[in-house]
Amino acid sequence: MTINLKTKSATADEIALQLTEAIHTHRLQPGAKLREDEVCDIFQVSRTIVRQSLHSLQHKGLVTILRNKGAFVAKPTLKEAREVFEARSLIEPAMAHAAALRATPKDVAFLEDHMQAEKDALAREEVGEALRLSGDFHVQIARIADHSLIETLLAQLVARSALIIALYWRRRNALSDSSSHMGLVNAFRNKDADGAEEIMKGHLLDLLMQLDLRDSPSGPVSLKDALRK
Amino acid sequence: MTINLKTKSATADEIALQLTEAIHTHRLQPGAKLREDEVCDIFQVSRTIVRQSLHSLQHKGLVTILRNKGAFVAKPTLKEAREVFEARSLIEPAMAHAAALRATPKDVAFLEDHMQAEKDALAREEVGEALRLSGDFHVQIARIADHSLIETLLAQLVARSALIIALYWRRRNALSDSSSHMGLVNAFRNKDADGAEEIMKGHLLDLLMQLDLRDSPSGPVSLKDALRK
DNA sequence: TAGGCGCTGATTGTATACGATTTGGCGCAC
DNA sequence: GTGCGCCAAATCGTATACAATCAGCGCCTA
Repeated sequence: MTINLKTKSATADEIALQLTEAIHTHRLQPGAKLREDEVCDIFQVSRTIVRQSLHSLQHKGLVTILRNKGAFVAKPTLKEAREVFEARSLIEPAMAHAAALRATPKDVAFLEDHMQAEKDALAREEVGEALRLSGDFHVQIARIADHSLIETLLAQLVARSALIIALYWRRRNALSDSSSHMGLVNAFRNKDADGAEEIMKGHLLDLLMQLDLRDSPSGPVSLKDALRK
Repeated sequence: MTINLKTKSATADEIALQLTEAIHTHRLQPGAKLREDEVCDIFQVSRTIVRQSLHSLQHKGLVTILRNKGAFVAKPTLKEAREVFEARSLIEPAMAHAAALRATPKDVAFLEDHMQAEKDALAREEVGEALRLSGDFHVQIARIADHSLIETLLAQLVARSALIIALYWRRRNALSDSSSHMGLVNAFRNKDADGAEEIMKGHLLDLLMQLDLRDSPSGPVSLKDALRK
């Protein structure tokens, strides 16, 4: 009599999510190859499912699929990188404005917890996880603004931003400057919509400023290792 | 000796494009079911390819796939509809600004031809085609602004706007008011970036204003007919 | 007759087999 | 020794077979 240990095989969405997290935390670097069979082995599913995941990630701009060549973690060009941050600069200040008007005390508390979690991750030297949380902070603002479409869109842009940071940022520790996020939370608490909008505008400008040519010496990373959290 | 008439079977992208056009021109109405086998028959490809197309359209927000139920042309809620136009309002004025600064005489001529084509389509009473061209006008502005990311994004939002128009607009003839588009082209010609931005802002506000509750008496349409241009 | 049950055809979901393309290496000629 | 070309292995692309699920309908029962 054996306990049935057969783990429910992962769905395409679950695989895409795990790959996204691995990209977001820099466990998977831009340009890394994603061989279908390898992903199959890791998640114990057929290639059909894996291909669904990879195509899904391609649509989100995180993966580039070259016909008959395979899937690779996307490597945004400098122009694409600028476009991502320009798009965010168009969208996010308005979200900050709307979020400030809608934020409940519960929302403010949630964001404070969120910032604390990021700080904790940094204290544990989990830089990748801190980076992921820092990006998610922006997505949460769109959620508080109650704008699902932009929340989804922003999640994609933020994920791509992680790729860009991996490729083009020199001083990554600048990320640990959490004053902008703190300022946003304060503005939310005071329902200072205009203030929140301005802070967000400046914050994104800061991020854009740090875009910086840098050759990417990213060594190849084992796919299996990258997924092993 | 027979001439090889074997038509190169369509690719997933081609099928997605044709479906998109059918949606854009209202030959396919919101809620219409897209049975896989039926699409297979029409394009003479295997379900593998058709499923790729449908998933691709799902990612673009044009199709909703219900597990074990099938794929349907998306039916945006009123909230989603508002969000689409709100997002466009955040993005497009900036594109108009940038396009005004970059537009060459060739670009201006292109847009004039584009508007003429729309007018011709209306004259031929091809309302759907005129609608598609009218939407594409906005995408072309992003192209002129040389912003690929937003060009892609906008193409999706414009396509979804066609769904919204099919569902929620009362006075569709209001679309034939081409004064805004004309004003934009003039502003481009004069490199009046601020003017272009203002016109675009007002134009999108106009569009948003026409969002209007209306029950959708859309009758079911044969998929094959909808694709027969 | 209304309601529930189960069967059956239709439709979608997944795995797998097979074909096409690429890549890397080996050998041969120069 | 170098370069070219060919072959084999690896990998991806597509079609198809099979499994799971759903919707409609008739039948049975209270």
